[in-house]
Amino acid sequence: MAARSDGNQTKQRLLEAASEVFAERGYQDARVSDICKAAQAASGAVNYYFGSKEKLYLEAWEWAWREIDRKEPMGGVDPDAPPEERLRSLIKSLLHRILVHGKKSQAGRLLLQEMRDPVQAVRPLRKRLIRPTIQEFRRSIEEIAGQKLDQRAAEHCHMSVMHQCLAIGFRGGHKPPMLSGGRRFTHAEIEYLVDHITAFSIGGITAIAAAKKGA
Amino acid sequence: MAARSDGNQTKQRLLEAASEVFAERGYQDARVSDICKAAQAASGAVNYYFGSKEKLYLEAWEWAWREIDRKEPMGGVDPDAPPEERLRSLIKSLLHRILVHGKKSQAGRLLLQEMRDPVQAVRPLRKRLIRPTIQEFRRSIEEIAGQKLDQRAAEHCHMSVMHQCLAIGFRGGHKPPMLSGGRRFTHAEIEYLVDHITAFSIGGITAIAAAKKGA
Amino acid sequence: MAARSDGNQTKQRLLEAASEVFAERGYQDARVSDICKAAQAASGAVNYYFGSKEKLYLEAWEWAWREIDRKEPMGGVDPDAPPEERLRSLIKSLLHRILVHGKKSQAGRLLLQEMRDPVQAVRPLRKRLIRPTIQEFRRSIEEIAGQKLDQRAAEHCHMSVMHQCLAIGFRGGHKPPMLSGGRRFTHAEIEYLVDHITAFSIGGITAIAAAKKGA
Amino acid sequence: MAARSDGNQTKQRLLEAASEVFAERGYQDARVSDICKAAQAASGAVNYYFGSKEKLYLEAWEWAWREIDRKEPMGGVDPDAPPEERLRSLIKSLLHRILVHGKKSQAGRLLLQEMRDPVQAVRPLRKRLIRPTIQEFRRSIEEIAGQKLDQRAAEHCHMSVMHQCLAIGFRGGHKPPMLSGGRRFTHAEIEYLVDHITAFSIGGITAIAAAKKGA
DNA sequence: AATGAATGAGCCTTCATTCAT
DNA sequence: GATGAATGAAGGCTCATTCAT
Repeated sequence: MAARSDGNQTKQRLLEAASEVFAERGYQDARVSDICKAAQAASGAVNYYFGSKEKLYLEAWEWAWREIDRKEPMGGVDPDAPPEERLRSLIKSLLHRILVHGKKSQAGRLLLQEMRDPVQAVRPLRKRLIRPTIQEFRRSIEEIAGQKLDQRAAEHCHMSVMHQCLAIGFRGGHKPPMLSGGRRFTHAEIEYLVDHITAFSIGGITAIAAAKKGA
Repeated sequence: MAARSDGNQTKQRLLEAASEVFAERGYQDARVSDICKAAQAASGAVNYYFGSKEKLYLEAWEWAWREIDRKEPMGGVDPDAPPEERLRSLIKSLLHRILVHGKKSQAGRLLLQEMRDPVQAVRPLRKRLIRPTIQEFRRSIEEIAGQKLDQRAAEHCHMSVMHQCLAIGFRGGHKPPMLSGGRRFTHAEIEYLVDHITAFSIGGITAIAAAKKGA
Repeated sequence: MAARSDGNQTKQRLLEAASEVFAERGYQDARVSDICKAAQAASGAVNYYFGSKEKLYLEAWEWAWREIDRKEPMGGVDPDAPPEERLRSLIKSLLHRILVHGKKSQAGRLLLQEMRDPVQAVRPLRKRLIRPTIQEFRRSIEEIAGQKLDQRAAEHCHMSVMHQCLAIGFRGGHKPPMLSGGRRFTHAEIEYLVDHITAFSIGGITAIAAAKKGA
Repeated sequence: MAARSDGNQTKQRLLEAASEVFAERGYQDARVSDICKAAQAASGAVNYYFGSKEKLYLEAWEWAWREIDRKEPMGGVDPDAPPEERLRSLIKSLLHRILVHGKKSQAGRLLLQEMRDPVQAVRPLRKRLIRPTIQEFRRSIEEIAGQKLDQRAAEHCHMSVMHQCLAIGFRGGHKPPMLSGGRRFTHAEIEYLVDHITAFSIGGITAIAAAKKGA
């Protein structure tokens, strides 16, 4: 396996710098010049290697997700574990991807930024990358509900769980924050959030399932 | 119909156009020139009447909330009704403010945009305008839980409820949409969402309360 | 003598306000809106009464000089007094017109502003208004020199005297100042300046005259 | 001759064009677009290279003074020459810097513009650049007076000398001119001015000194 | 192959002037 | 006659993109 050529090294540095800058500031607020500076590359490098800011964004997305999925796959528990435990694990992974700062959270923060400020072109890519995670969530939710949920109800339960996680990101410091002041979360706080959202969601799913049964 | 000099008509048109454009695109992406065009005003009109884009934003915020609070106050149920019913009513109001397109939802959509991309100067105004709503939510949540919740748990339950509502807004078409394709919601769909979030949340709150009791 | 009509009263107030604002800020930096506000007039009043900012400037110039020449004519000493005394008196008048703040110095400050930022259209007017003063200066200078000065030398002596006075205005606070910090001058300081410039100038004139004689 | 990418040629052209335009029109009246046009650069070039109009102004100041001090230092006479001769030399240098048109007078004309319309940010720079010249003037004046002058009198003599020089600049064509029609001065005229101001000033200083002695 | 100097469309803002009333 | 609401040309600044080297 030969070492990458100098050219591709620069391209790689741009990719990493872009992931970080885009994750931190979002697509619009990210400056191409900042990315180049962070990557110690020439100011024309982005266009030379990627064609445009937007195409760089796409590649940064794909790269960041490949990295995180390689290093820290979602969930990571025994597929035979009880669904409540699997759900907790998924929530924990998601919150970590979103709330912890650093390279490990670029993918999650990119996802949040995409909620803030969607770039049309990244949509197909995003859907493809998130689908497995979504399916894991769906499976555990349906098992918790005991199969009693119809398609629509399951979708909405999934939504309720996901949104509890994702919306926290907007309080966590991506851009000047909204309610709680944008502080970054400690691991203890995240742990508490995991417990809370898990318990709340299981309660919610169960209630929905019970109502459907009753209906 | 006079073209000129008939009161501050242009100022009012600017305020309404600004509310809509800011609600639709957010502060950053809103173009002063677009607002002027929508208000059929000259390019310098915003500065002439409001001094700056930011000051216009503040006034648009205040105006939009005054309008909605006048026309469709939040909740609007008997304070002695059971908390579950009051919670449902609050969720319904919030979702309507966020998801229905048109003048009736400018305030809610401005709030969503503020989550996306906060403008520092609007913070005090925003806090003041939302506080009553927040307190209503908290009260109904605590009553549902039966006073068994500590401060922290109550806060997190409140968060879980609010986030289920607010995050939907990001699916609803503010900016090219994220997950469900940015379609606008029908009234029937909103009704379903109200039911779902209410039931899910009551289940969640109850579960959290039960866990606390058991602990 | 009937009281002026309302219209002319407004015109008069505009004239006075314009004199002050132009004297304080100069032509360019003066805002038509500020003048109207100071005169408690409508924003279109300047154009209505005077046609344009520039025409108002011309009328303000003329008015301010008519006022000062009526209230405090230059020099004001016995034409038969010794030329040194007359020169001192002229210098004193000029410095007062330039350095003292208030209505009495609007004409002088307008002159300074005209040095800073000349408006072409005011040139003929300015020349006509200043000519008498210039001639007074010239006469006393030539008498001090004892008629020995040729045309050119007399002109330059006059220039030396005038410039010592006028240039001080630039240190005196019209616009953020240059050297001494733009402080306003006390009467004692002005008195000192009068003495200094008079003595210095008489010395200068005498020296020039002596040189010419020797040549 | 390359059109692009051959060093910071455009930056240098902007600096030179800016020096000339600022010297000719002053800070306020200078248009960034005019500077760019004069430098054959794009409209955004000033911001690209200097960050803002004001920063460009600062750099133009520094550059113009460095240039003139390199090419034609002030005074340039034997420090042991008689003070009258040194004063003459200083006056000559100053007038040349102010009155001669072309690159050699940009620094002096910038100084004049700064008297007309000071830019706060340039003050420290200006003070630093002028101080040596001021001290040279003061030294020769005090020697001519024969040490008999107190601090205050010396200051005022210095002022009288400087103002005779500087105020001429306002007649010399910086902005549509004031008294003498803004004509540009020939070398012969400047020579005459040097002689006149020198003789007049020596006469003035001597007279002041004599008066102090008598007192 | 790679650079970075240079570009220019587009944004917000200012303010003298206009004109319907 | 007089008002003041409304205009619009022009200014400085930002930043993704281009292209000669």
